[in-house]
Amino acid sequence: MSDRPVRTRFAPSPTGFMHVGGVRTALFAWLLARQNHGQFILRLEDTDQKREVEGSAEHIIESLHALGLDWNEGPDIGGDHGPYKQSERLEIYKAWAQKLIDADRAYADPYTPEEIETFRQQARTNKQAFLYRNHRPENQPMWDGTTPLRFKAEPQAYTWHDEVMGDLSTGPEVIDDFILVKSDGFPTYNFAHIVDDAEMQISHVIRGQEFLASMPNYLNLYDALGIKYPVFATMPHIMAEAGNKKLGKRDGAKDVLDYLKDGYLPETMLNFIASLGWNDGTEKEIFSVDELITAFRLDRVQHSGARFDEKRLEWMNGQHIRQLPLNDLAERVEPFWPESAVGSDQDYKLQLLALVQDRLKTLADLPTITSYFFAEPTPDWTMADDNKQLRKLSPDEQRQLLQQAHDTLATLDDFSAESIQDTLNQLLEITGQKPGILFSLIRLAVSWAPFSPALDQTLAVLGKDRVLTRLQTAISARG
RNA sequence: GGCCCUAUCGUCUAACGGUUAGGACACCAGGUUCUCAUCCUGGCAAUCCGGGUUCGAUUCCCGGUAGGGUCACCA
Repeated sequence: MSDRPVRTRFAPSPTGFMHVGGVRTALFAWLLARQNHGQFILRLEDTDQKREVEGSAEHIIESLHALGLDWNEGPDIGGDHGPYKQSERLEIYKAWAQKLIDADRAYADPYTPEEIETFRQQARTNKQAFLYRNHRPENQPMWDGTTPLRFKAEPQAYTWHDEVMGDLSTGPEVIDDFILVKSDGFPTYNFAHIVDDAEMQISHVIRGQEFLASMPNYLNLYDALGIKYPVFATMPHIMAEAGNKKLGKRDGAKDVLDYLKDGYLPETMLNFIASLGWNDGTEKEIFSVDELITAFRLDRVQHSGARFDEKRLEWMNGQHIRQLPLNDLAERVEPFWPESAVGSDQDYKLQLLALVQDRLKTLADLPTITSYFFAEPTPDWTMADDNKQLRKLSPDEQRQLLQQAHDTLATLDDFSAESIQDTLNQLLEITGQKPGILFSLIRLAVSWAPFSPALDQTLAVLGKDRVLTRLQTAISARG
C-alpha cells in the first residue's frame, strides 16, 4: 500500500454513454477517495479522434453529476494538475516520449499497416500470440512523427500486487513493443495514462479487467520511465443479464441516465452497482451513500464477474424509496406526477404520497397508481361483474348498498380515515355484509381501478365531496 | 492457439480447515377486517469434476472442464 495521499481518478474516453460498468469503476474510485479524504479526479481520455462521439463528454459529466459522484479536479473545473483532457496534453507526452527516445527505449515503426497485418496472420497461423518485437527492425530510422513511435520493451517476468485480485504474475513472453504515439501525433492509452497518472499524482489506479493482460507492458514502461507504481486495483466485469459476456452497449447495457428517468433513485443505482461484486461481509444489503463510503473495501471486491439483475434492482429501489422522508420523496417525485395532477394542492399530493410510498417500485409508477386521485374515473361496471364476490349481488342490491354508504358518509363531519373506518364498520353490521363485498364495492365506485390503498385512507384523502359525488355517479351508471 | 483471471442455490453473495453450507432477489404457500403493495411466517434451491494434503476440506495444492479477458496506430 502506498502512504501517499489518496488521489483516484475516473478516466473515460468520450466514445459513448455511461453504462453500469463505467459507473462502477467511477464509484469505487470515488468511494476510495472520499473514504480517505483524498481527491477524485475526472480526466477525459480523448486520444482517439476517430471514435470520439459528439456530446459524449457532456453526457458522462451529466451522468456523474446526476449520481452525485463529484470530483475535485476535472476538465470543467480545472485543478493544479491540468489540463484534464488528454488532447490538450500533447506537449507533455512529447516530452516524455523524447526521454524514452534519448534512452534508446523507443523507436520509429518502419512497417506499413499491411506488413504488420501479415506478421499478425503468420502468428495466427502458427497458433501463437502476436508479438511485434519478433519483427523489431535492426536499424531503426529516426522518428519524425509521421510514423508510430514504439516502445522498446525489455521483456521480463513480473510479479505484482493487485488490491482486488491479489498477487499476480506473468512471464516475459507477454511483453511487447507497443505503440506509444500514433502516426497522428496522439499518444495511445497505454502511454498517455501512465504519464498522466504520474503527473497527476494518482495513488490508486482502478479499472476494468480488460486491462489486466496489458499490466506487464505497463510495468515495463513504468520501469523505463522511472515512475513508481501506483496501487493497482482490477475490477471484474459486470455481465449482461442474458449470456456470459461482458456488459456492453450491444448486449443491451442501458444508459444510467435512462434508469434515473425510469424512476430509479441515484442512491439505489450506487447501492446496487456497489453490491455487484462487493459486500461488507455482513448481511446488510441496503446501504446509504455515506454507509458505502465508510464500509467500502477494495480487498472485499469479488474476483469474478457479476450479472446485472433488474428484479433485484427494482426491489432495492423500493427499499430506498420507503426509507425516504416524505418531504424528500415529494421533491424527487415532482417530475413524475400524472398530467392531471398539474395545479393540484401540495398538501393533497403529500397526503397521497404517504399512501402510495409503500407501493412504488420506481417513481415512474406514480401516474398509474394515482390517476384517479386527480381525474374523475369513468365507471366501468364490468369490473364488478368480473369480481367473484360482487357478482353475487344484483345491480339493484349494489345500488342500494352504495346508496346506504353514501347516505351514511354524508352525515360525517369528521372525514378522517379513523372516523370513516368506524362508520364503515357500523355499516357492515347494519347491512350484514362482509368486508369483501361492501368495501370492494365502495372501493370500485370511487376509484374504478383494479387496486388502491386501504379504503378508509383512500376515502379520507379523496375528501367528502369527491367521495359522495363519485358514489352518486356510480349509482346512476349502474343500469 | 499463447498468456492471464475466475468457478457456492436460477441471480447477487456469506462462510479467512471443523457450520444442519447462512442471507438477499426471484419463485411458491400462509397471515395482516376488500384489492394492490408493504410487512411478517414458512417452503423450494448451491459448494463444476477428478485426484491429492489433512483426523477433517466450499476453503490449501495439482489436473481436467466450463466461463471471461487479452493478443489494435481502441480505450
